[in-house]
Amino acid sequence: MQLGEGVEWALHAVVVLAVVPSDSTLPAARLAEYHGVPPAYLAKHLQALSQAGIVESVAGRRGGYRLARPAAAITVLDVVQAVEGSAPAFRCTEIRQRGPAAVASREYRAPCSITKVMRAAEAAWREQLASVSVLDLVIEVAGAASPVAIRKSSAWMQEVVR
Amino acid sequence: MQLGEGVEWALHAVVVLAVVPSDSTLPAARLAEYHGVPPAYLAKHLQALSQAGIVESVAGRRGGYRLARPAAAITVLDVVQAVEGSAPAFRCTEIRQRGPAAVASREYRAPCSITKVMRAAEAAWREQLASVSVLDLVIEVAGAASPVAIRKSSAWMQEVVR
DNA sequence: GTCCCTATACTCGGATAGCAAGTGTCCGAGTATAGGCGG
DNA sequence: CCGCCTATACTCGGACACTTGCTATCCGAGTATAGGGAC
Repeated sequence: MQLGEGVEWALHAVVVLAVVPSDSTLPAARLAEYHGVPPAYLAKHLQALSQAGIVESVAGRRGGYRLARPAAAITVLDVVQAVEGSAPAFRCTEIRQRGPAAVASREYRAPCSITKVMRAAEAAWREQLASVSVLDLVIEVAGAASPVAIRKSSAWMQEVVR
Repeated sequence: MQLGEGVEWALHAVVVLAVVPSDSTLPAARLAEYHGVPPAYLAKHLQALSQAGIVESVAGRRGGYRLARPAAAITVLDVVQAVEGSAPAFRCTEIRQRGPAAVASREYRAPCSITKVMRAAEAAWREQLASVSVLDLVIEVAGAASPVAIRKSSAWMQEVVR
């Protein structure tokens, strides 16, 4: 099992967007530059966030991205599912209904026990991610970062935000 | 994110092996036949289980696979990690240390907050899977299956177990 | 009748192709801006 | 001086190649067995 690299980028991008004034925008190219990642590919993931209603895009000369909702109303799970999809990681193909020991389909009314366990684990995973908002992340990041790093980031943001 | 199909097969296979008498073995081909899956491919995943010490292989004329430990001492997490690997699903590439706002590496002593959240969620996932043993699965499956299905499976097993 | 030897058939194990999804990139459609022009 | 119009430059959005890892398969190495032969 492996999450796409875009998940990491999207989470960092959302944290940065959370500190952008709500009446301004930040172009995808600036976000990519800030994180040192390929601009075109990050744009692809930002599209996913846009379609999920997490960020909103502003077109035109002074366009860019901004959060569509307050940071406190966006969970980490929202971001992860927007990029990675919301399909379960465990795929049950009902192999218990195949092979020589299979019986009529109507006999399998109870859900597959194995699937139940896997689904429960995924639910716990999602619950953890849903318990943390983007605002929580911003507070956490700001608290853990060194003063010099915060100063440098602020200076950069003053530079690019319009 | 998506788990490999082999995880499902391995879990079902382990459940079947759990009801095989401990002095007998079940060849991979029979397991594949029971579940209606490609024999060669299932064998590949059984190798992974073997290397992880979950099942043990017996070579030769009357060889096959059997559990290497009591079913109660094997967790679902053991099986999943044996097949899928134990690497974290979320990959942190430390992109916070890149780009124009980066500072000296020694300033990033605190772990990445985003990574912490993702790791915590994965820990919850693993905890759930570790709380269920293969024996639990067997009991659950046996309790949920219809009587006719159990009879048919037992008959098949009497046939193939040697 | 018993023991040993050999040939056999069956098992696992790793090395080998094919394919789908993630990765990475590009160019076109659309829009707010900025400057110039006319009134 | 003010308002309008047009050209521009910049933005997002979706369509297009490429690489990695999952899917699927095969054949070779090794071993316990079963049968036959010798004692």
